Amino acid sequence: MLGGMGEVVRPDRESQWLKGVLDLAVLAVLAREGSAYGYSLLRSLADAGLPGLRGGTVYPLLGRLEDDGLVQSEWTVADGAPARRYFALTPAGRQVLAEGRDGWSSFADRMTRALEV
Amino acid sequence: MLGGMGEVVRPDRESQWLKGVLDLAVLAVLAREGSAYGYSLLRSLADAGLPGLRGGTVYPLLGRLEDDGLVQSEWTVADGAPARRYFALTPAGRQVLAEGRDGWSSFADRMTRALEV
DNA sequence: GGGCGCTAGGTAGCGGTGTCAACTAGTCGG
DNA sequence: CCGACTAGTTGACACCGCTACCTAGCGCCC
Repeated sequence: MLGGMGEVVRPDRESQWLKGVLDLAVLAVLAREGSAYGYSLLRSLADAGLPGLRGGTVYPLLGRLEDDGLVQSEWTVADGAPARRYFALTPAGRQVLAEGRDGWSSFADRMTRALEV
Repeated sequence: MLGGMGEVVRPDRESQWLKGVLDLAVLAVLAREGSAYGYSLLRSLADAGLPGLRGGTVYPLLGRLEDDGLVQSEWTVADGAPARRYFALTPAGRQVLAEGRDGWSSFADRMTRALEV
């Protein structure tokens, strides 16, 4: 029964690093592409350097962004294709993206310096 | 009760950003200073660009680092001063710091690019 | 027809960790 | 004696990425 011991899981660092930045990355993709739907965001984010994301991560996130008024969504139905929900930035979303980008580069710089020996 | 509404809290982004990097920052301080105790780390981290941290954040973290074998601790008692627990890096801690630093700068660069419009 | 795989969206529960708040206890100055 | 500072500790809480699972429509190939 594998004593279990003090075993602790500690997920990948990068999963932790994504917290609080992934939403900005999604806003940035929407800023570049104008609009996108959940499944296409998975590909765009992978292209942007964030591979391996799954629906279970992105769909709840899009819901939160909509709750916060940072994106708007619209269902589209077309023949020969599954229904898609397209998302687009709101003005508030654009502002949060701009502020978040500044905050991130500031934090990333401070952190990189803090890690130097 | 308490109307509650749809109110959602969304803490400061920087709190989220700290998750997953703060442990590396602590290891970096220990690498620079040789050894330190919890309360002094609060000052060192503030000097290093991470102000506003509290005991409730740092002490549990130090416990986890010790559980993971990345630091060692030793209690010291001296006349005229409260008991202090000094922490120092282990070889494993030094290695985790080195790997984490590389991983961080890679991630930070990728993320900064992903946020560009 | 029947099975497979892709697209597209969604939910439930888990786990790690920073935050806040509160607590103990020792030292020193007035 | 009383406050302020140092030093460490604990518990409840919120957030959010992760895994795992589910539905449904479409095209393809045997």
